[in-house]
Amino acid sequence: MNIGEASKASGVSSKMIRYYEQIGLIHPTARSDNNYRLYTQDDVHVLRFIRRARSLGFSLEETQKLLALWQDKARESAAVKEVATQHIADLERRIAEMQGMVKTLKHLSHCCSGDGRPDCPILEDLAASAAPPSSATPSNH
Amino acid sequence: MNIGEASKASGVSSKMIRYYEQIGLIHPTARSDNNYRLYTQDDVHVLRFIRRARSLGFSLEETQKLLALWQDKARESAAVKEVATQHIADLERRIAEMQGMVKTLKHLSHCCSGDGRPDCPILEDLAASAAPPSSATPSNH
DNA sequence: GATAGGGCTTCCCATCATGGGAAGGTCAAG
DNA sequence: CTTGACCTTCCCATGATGGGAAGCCCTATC
Repeated sequence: MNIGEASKASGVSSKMIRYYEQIGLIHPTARSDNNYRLYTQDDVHVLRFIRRARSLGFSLEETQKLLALWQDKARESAAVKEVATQHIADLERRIAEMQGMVKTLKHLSHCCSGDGRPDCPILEDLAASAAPPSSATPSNH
Repeated sequence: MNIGEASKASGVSSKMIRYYEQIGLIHPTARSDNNYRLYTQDDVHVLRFIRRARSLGFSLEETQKLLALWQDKARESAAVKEVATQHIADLERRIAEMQGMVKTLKHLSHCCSGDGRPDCPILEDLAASAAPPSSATPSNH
């Protein structure tokens, strides 16, 4: 089948399929006489695998590892679990970071009247930001 | 003060300060005879404001709005709250998305023995991915 | 006065994953 | 034979940031 069909069958856009080939995530496929890429059902399975991995937030690099493990019949499941575990930790770190933002923002937002007056604790917080990262010494006059 | 000093005082890298100027987030500053950018304490305050907004996850575009509101003494706090509220919603959406990933991954990971055997429910899940986005009809045998 | 080092300038490139679009070849249906 | 839907490659854009080169400027040291 051609790339468009493979795209529909896998849920991966044609653009991305070509890109994945370019960066070596998938192998270059055979080409027809007119230079069209040709895909098999197996190729579609690989593309679906990639799509599912992406939907779980794995990077293309991680996806490549998982793909290699999937195709290695002698893999140790520990290796897969390791990739997953690290990804979970990464997600949880990012979630915590964003939750911290939400907490602060909700507090500030709660304190903001949100009416026609200009006074706004949100802006006050942004404007405050007393010290840069971690260097005190407010020196100038 | 020169850009390096402003960078230290604000916690924003020199690279970023120049970039913010380039995209119009901050106004071009005066230059010294030798063409060095010159910053005042007010400029540093603006940079800190930006840094704080960024640390709360606001995009540069949102930051620009907030900056404009901050500098508009006749602003209505409702406008600020609106920006914040939308950002909170966006963060919560992304958090929920990632939490969904974590939930799935933890389940799969929990079911994976993580030893020397090749059997792995994580890979099985990735390989399954029965249907593309929303088109059924598994036709080819 | 010459030189070394550090700061400044601009300009280009890379990231990560994705989409948009142009220019041109190919094919099937009408 | 034309039309339209494919396909090809190539370039550009996103958002925010960093890296680095080439070259100018200033200061301190020899």
